[in-house]
Amino acid sequence: MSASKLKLYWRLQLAAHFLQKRADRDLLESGNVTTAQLGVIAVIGNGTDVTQKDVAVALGLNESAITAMVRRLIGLGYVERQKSEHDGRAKLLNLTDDGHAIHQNTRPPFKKINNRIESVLDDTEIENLADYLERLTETFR
Amino acid sequence: MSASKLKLYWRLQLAAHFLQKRADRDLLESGNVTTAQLGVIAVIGNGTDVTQKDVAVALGLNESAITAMVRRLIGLGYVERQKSEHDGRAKLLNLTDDGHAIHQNTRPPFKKINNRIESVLDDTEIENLADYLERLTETFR
DNA sequence: GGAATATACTTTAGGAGTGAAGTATATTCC
DNA sequence: GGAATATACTTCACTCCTAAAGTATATTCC
Repeated sequence: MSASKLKLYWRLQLAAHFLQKRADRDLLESGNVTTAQLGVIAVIGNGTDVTQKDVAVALGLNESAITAMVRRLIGLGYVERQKSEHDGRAKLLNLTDDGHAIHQNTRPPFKKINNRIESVLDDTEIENLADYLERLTETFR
Repeated sequence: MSASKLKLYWRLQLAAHFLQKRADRDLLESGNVTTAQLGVIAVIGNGTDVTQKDVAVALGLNESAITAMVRRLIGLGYVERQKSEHDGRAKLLNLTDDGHAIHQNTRPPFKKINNRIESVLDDTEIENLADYLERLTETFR
């Protein structure tokens, strides 16, 4: 009852959309990268021997989306790809120097976003929200 | 601090993405329509003299997105478009009979989604979540 | 060891969004 | 009333995602 009355699905989509729009604008201003690209860069940068499959699972995306994404990131010069020696099907992903720079350097735009979040939600509320979202993600994963 | 430590931005995007994926699959199974299309249909069906601009504002989208969306909905036979008499620039949108049927009929798939939400969040938590999302949307709109 | 199955990736066709630039109609302001 | 500005929509080039079908390499199971 409650979830439908409050149109929770639509509220979630709307909030996510507005945040993404703002973050993408901020990011494209201060560097040639989008939030989606940054997500992939973070997964590669924070792991070792990361395959495309790994990225797909971490971000909840189709493998075909990663194929296209990696192609763009290679074109931008942020990522390199090489065949795995252990598994002839898999392709290992690594950041280039430029990719590492992006990975380290793109805190400021997100700081703005986070400040804005913290201006409308206090610490407890942020913790609650993170918890709720985590539970939703687990259920629908 | 808190928002960035908890990676709130990414959690929000991930949860929204998984819910959308599930809802789209459910919807396409039980009828030839997507969640995005249903959003537009709802805005048109719940209002009077609705223009494309109205839809764009309601859903937080670019007007160019609505141009393409409406073209698809007309192709599917769910929406009609006519020039406004008061304003030669504007175009008024209306649902066809099929469109109305969709608008009324597509509760069951969403019921499944909502049941699932209610299986991991109790009433108070759902109310809190709706409130948090509302505040985020207001700030980033 | 070889057939059947599973996995990692690619390709294709299409839906859904962005921002920038363009067209046509309204509105505002002397 | 006419020039300047604003608004509603479209077009274009692009990113980003899905699902389905295809290729190539691993793995499993007799």
